[in-house]
This record gives sequence, structure tokens and C-alpha cells, in this order.
Amino acid sequence: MYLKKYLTEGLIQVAILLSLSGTRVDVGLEPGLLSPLHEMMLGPSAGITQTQFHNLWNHLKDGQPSHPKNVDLDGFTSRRLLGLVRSLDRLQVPNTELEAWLVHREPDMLPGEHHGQPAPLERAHVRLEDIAGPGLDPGDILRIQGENETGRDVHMEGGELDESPRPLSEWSQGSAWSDRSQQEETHRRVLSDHQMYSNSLDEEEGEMGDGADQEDQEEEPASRSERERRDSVSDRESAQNDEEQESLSLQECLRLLEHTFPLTHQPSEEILPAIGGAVDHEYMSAERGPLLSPLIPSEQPPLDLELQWEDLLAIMEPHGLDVSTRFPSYQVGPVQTPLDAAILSNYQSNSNSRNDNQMIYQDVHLMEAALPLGTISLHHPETRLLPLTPSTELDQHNMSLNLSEALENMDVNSSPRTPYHTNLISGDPLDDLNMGVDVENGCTAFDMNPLTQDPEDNLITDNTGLGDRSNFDINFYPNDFTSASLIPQELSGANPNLPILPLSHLLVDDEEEGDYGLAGPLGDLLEDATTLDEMSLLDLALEEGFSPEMAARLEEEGYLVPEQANRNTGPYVTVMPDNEEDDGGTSSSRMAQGSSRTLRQESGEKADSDSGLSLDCSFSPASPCGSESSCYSSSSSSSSSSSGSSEGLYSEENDQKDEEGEINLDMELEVTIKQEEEEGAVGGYYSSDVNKMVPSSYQEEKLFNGLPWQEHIGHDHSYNQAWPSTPTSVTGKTSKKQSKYSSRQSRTKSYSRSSAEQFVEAELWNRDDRRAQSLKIPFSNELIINLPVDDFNELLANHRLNEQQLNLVRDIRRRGKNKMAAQNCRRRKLGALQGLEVDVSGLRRRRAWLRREKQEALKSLQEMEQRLDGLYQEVMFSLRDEEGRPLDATDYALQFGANGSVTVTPRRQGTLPRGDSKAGKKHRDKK
DNA sequence: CTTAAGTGTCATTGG
DNA sequence: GACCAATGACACTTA
Repeated sequence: MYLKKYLTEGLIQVAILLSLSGTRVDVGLEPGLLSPLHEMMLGPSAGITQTQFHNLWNHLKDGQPSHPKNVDLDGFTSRRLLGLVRSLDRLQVPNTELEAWLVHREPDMLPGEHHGQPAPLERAHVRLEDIAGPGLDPGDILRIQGENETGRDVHMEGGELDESPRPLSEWSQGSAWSDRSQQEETHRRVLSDHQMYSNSLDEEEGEMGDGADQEDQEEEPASRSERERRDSVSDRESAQNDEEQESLSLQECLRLLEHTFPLTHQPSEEILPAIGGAVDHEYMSAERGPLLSPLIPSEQPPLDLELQWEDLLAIMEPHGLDVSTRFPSYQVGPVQTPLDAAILSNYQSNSNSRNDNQMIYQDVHLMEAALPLGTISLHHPETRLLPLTPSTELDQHNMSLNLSEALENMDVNSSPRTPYHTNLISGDPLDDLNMGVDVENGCTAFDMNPLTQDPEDNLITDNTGLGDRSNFDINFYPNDFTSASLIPQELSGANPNLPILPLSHLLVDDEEEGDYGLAGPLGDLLEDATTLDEMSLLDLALEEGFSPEMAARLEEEGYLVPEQANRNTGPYVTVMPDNEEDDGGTSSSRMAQGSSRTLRQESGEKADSDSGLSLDCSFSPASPCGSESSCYSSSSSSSSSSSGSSEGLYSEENDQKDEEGEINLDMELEVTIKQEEEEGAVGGYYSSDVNKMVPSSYQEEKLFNGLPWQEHIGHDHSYNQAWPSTPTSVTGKTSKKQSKYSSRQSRTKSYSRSSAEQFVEAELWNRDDRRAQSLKIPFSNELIINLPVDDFNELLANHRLNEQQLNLVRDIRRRGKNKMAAQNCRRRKLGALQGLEVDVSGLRRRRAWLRREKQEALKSLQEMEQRLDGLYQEVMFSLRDEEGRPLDATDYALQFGANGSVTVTPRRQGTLPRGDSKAGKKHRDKK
């Protein structure tokens, strides 16, 4: 069962991965696989995936990371592989490394400027820049930032900000910027990924994370020129920097970051919340038209920036939480490895991008931002506390908590944030997708950090995704830096239609997926799939994942049908009662044989009966149970003689031996059987001799030898049966049991070594068989059980049986049928349970998705309401009464006629113009 | 010795 | 009313 579950899980995950995109899987696998681009593309082998997933599970649950399969690839090989994968994906893989430190560079610019931010971040950035600096000059960054910000925010966190805005804008305008170098794209993607990650986190928490995407888009138009400039700068940088140089610089930077990481990390998180608080403030201010801002981003760059900033803040808060929760290692390990540093740098880059927004915002609320940063730092520790617990459950729990909190926040502060949701909806689907991916990447990145100690290793791991830690990490690492870009594109390409729904929804789903026990990353993947296909696709993917199981199930069921048919056909089935493995075709052919066989049996039976006990005792080849006979006979032969002829083929010699040796056994068996019957003992352990009971043609046995039908026999528990030969057979129940047990064991011991299977089957001889043997029932139990009623009655009529025999035969039939029915019932039960499990998982995902949708809808609704209010007030202010005074919105209401006419009517208590519930709200609020 | 899983059997129910 | 399938409950075995 557990193995099956594992397999199914692995299969499901594989299916999901495949459904999402081969790249993704590849990316994840690449690190672990030395050669295997094709595997990655085609889909990892089940074993690999399983192991990875298992590792993920283990990692999440146990916190134990590295998987043996996670091989650290050389930086070159890993890069090569990544490059190949990227090329396959169509995505050009720029050096993620570059991106990482580029982000860091920006901070360098900032150090002096940041008041609120903690020194460590700045330091780290500076160092990184200093080390890696080849490509970009701090001055460039500053310039870029200034350009981006239109000169407003240059002072603040410009260094950090400059690149972050770039990616956002570029990302949104990716098509326009296709010309640019791959590196630039990668930078953008990375940055966008980080942002997306934060967004996704926000969504998961129920925060307003969606707004970030919208903001990004909004920013684009306004800051195009700036972006272009930045792009040009980035191009220059990319051209200047060789990958190797970048890697080296990155390594150094990572090292530096490691030293400073904790501090650096905190600042980013802190800054974000602080910024978020400031943003909220601004939104609260009624002067601006935050809602409208998205509509006219170019005209109102500051507003856009603010909006973006808010989004970023919203994202950041959840992001930090998510990071902590998802990546316990990251949180736990105050000492972060270079990789972590790199990841952090990326993360910071996200924060930086937010900082850009902040910068814009800070022009207005600079002081506020500074304060919040300090205050936010407190926030960070909390997040870390959660992450300390490695268990996924805790993470999920945290997520859920965050979500609830986010929801609450929504309720309270939804109004300010809402405006962006519309943008999100209209937002580029690709961006959303990317965001979701990025989020995941960010997570993975964090995971990687702790393990990687050497900057080079970190880089390698980052690039290749071969993190030492856990398979899980490995799988997702690639996404973090290099692969991240790839994945998003693929996703976007694969699901252009999905765009409306931000990936963040998916992330939210992850929480619930956690219920399933899926790893966070896996859950993300699953959620992505769900979002893409709106759960239905996900379900399909799941089913596909289960396909093996399902197929097995179906096969079983299909088998069931034929099996039943066989049962109905009875006689034929008797030969192979349990031929589950047999196809219907075989059964049909067998049926024909069975008919002839039955005839033979009858004739043979008579002959056997003629032969008398000796024949019965000896294994008549046509043992009563056709199916059992073979195994049984073999066992019996083994028991009686060491020959242990397999396949139930008995040489006459064996038969004779059996006969001789078993005659006594027969007698004993009868006694024991009677006792059992008297005692009502359940099942019995039958000696091989029992087979003798049923006369079946020797040939028939041969025909049926080796057939799977014996399966059920194997299941037979011969309870209470004492080994005929054992002295205890005559003793009481307990003694019987013991004797039976001991006899079995002895048997198994003696036989198992020679021909284990045959012996086992022989052991399976059941009580009814023994009884039948004892009563000299002329036909096999299989025949008795599987014959149709008419045939069965005919059979009974043909054979003159005494009352005892008739009763036994009927009992055998009843019990045999019930046994098969019970088996079928249990099989169905298991199938139903599995199906229900699948349904539950699908429904959970569905529920999560619907919840996300609901949140989004509420957000958009609030946004619309706010916009309506603003418009209403605007209109009212523009109106003048007879005396030329502006109308008070509280005193007058707009009424919209059916013909499109709008009339201003004095507001009366209790009467509100249509669609002016909001106005009424306003009125009330003002009062 | 305990426990869970698997299996056979009985009794019952409904078709 | 007989037959059968399905199923719950119980007992037993086994790992």
C-alpha cells in the first residue's frame, strides 16, 4: 500500500510536471541527472521522480535534505545542461548568477542613502558589486535608478531599486525587448520571478499580492524610456561580463553575502513591510486616485510607482513569511551559504525592485518608509520562527495563518489595494505565470543556500540545480536562477489563456495541497497545473499520474468482469478459478476446454472412484480442484516424496508413492475434518493429500498447471486445520491450531526451500478441500463453486451423493462463492477508497482555487467600488447648483435614467440613487 | 506481546 | 422461495 502510494504520488507528480512543462521537470531533474536532458524533457523516469519526490517529502517532513542521487555537477556541466535545457525550452538562459549579483550591486549604491535599511544589506550589496562589479558600475546603476524613477527617488535605495524596476517593466514589455540580450531577459525574469514569488506568496496568504503584477505592468508604460536606458546599461553589462567572470564574481559575492546574509536578508524583508505600511498610508490618502492610477500610469508616474510600491510591499510581506515557512533551512540557518546569499540577493533584488517603488513612493513618504523599515525588522523574526520548524505541516500551517491574516487585512485595507487588482486581471498572463514560477524559484533558492558552502558550489548548484541538500531542492533550484526564466516562459507559452488568474492562486493551493502531503514545491507545481487547467486539467494530470495504478485497477476490474464470466461459466473456470491474469479470450478458449474437461472429469471421476481411496489418496492428476490440483498436487508430492514434482504433474510413480504414504493420512484427515466440522473450526490446513480427494483428469491438470487461477487458493487460510500427519490433529482446537501451525511451519520449512511456490500453494489447501477429500467428493471444489446453478444441479444429479456429501458440496459452493465475492468486495472497496482519495485531493485543489478566485473577485469588487466612489465624488464636485456652488455629494445623488440620462437629485434619507450604495456609504462615512 | 493487513467465513440484505 | 451478489462482522493468520 505504502509503496503504491509512493508510486502514485510520484506518478502524479510526474504527470503534473509533464503537464506543466517538460522544462520544468527537466530543470528540476537536471541537477540530479548527469546525462539526462532527454529524460528531463521526456519526463523523468518514474524511479527518479519518485525518489525526488520522496526526497522532497522527506525533506519537507524530516528536514533532511540531500539525496544520494543529488550529484554535484561541475559548474560547466551543470551550466551546459542548463543551457541545453533552456535552449530546448526556447528560453534563453542568461546567467542567473549575473542577475543575482546585479541585484546586489544596486544595494552598493544605496548604502549611504538607506537610512531605514540595515547596514548588512548594503554591505553585502557593496561587496558583491565590488567583487562582481565587472559588468556594472554603481554609477550606472544609480543612473538607471534615477532614470527609472524619473529622478525622484534616486537618493533613497536607488542602488537596489534600479534593477528591480527594470525587470518589472521589461518583463511586462518582454516582447518589445526581445532584441535585448538573453542576459537581460534572464535578469528580468529573475527579478520578475522574485516579484512573482512575492506575489504568489501574497496571494497564498490572501494578501494583495496580485497588485504587484499590475503595478509592474503599470510601471512599464511610464518608465519605458528609463527601462530602455536600463536595458542598454544591462546590455553593456552583459556584454562586458563573461559567464565565467560572472560566476567568479558571483561566488565572491555569495561568500560575502554569506557572511552578511542574515543581516542582508532581514533588511529586505523589513524594508518591504515598512514600505507596505507607507504605501497603505498613501492609499489611504483620498487625494490621489490610486484606483485610477493604473489606468493612466504614464500620466501619473508617482501614483503608479506608489501602486507598484504597494504591491511590492504586499508581496514582500507574504514573501518573507513564505520564505521562512517554506524554507526552514533558510530560516534556520543563520549561517547561510553562498547560495543562500545568492538567493537572498535575488530575493533582495525583488526587494530592491520594491525598493524602486519605494523610492518613488519615498519621494512622498520617505520618512515613513524609513520608519517602517526599522519596525518591519521585528516582523522578520516572526517569520523565521515559523520556518524553524522544518515540517511541511508547520509551513502549511503558517501559510494558512498568513492567508487568514491576509484575508483579514484584505477586509480592513482592501480598499487601498483593490485598484490594482483590475490591473492584475488585465495583466499579462505570462507575467502571472512567471511570477508563480518565480515564487517557487525563490523558495528553492532559499533552500539551496544553506547547503552550498562554496560560492562556486553555490553557483553551480544554482545553475544546475544540483543542490546538495535534498532532491527537492535540486529539482527546484534550477528554477531559482537560470531555469526560473525558462519555466515561466514555458508556462506562459503553454497556458497563454490562463493569464487572468495569477499564479499566486496556485501558491495558495499549495497550502491545501499540503493536506495531501505534497511538498510545497510540488504543491506549487500542482497548483500551477490546476490554475492552468482550472483544476480539471489538474485532475486529469492526477489521473494520468495514477494512470499506472488506475490502469492496474482497470485491469483488475476488467479482469473482474471476465472473472465473473468465468465464474458463470463455472466449469471452465474451475480449471482456473482465479485466472485474474488470464484474459477473457483465454477464458473463452478454456471454457470450451472446460466443457470437454467436465465431461472428462466425470468419466475420470468415475474411474477415480473406481480406483478407490488409493486413487483419491494418491494425487489423482485430476485433483478435485482443477486449479488447486496443480499446485496442490505438487505440494502433496513434495510432502509425500521429496520428488516435489512441480506443476502438479504427477508421474505414476509419484502417485503411487503418494497413495501409499497418504492412505494413512487420508484416514487421519477424515478424522481431523470431522473434528473441525464438529468444532466449527474455521478453515483448515490441508495436507497435499487433500488433492487426492477430487478426481480430475490427469491431462486436465497438466493443462491447467501454472495457471494463475490458483491465486485465491493461495489466499485460503486453512484455519484450525491440523496437519494430517501431525499427532495433534486429533487433539482439541488449540492443540489443533498449534499443530496446524507447527505442521505448516514444518511444511514450509521442508518444502519452501525446494519449490517454495508450489509448496505454498499446496499449503493453501483449504478446509473445504479437506472436507471434500474426506467425503470423497468426486469433483473439484472449483467445479463446485464455479459451475452455473443448472450445471451444478445436473452435476449433483449425475453423481449420486449422500446427504452429507450434498451438504458439503453445497457448503463448498456457497463458501467458495462467498469467498470470491468477499475478494471482489474488498477489491472494490480499495478501488473506491483510492478513487475517493483522488476525488478529495482534486476537490481540495478546487476549493483552494475557488477561494483564490473569490478573493480576487472581492478585491476587484472593492476596487470597482472605490473607483465608483471616486468618480461619483468627482462628478459631484464638478457640478454646481443654481448658485454656482459645488454640490455636496452627501446632499445630492446621481440618478441614471434608462435612456442613459443622468440627473442630480437631492438626496433624501432612505432613498439612494441606483447603484449609489457606495455613495450612500460615502455619505455615511463623511457623517 | 501487540498491531495492522490480509483472508476466509458467516449472516444478512437486496435484487 | 431459491439463487446470487454484496457487504458487515468476526475470526484467524502472518509479518
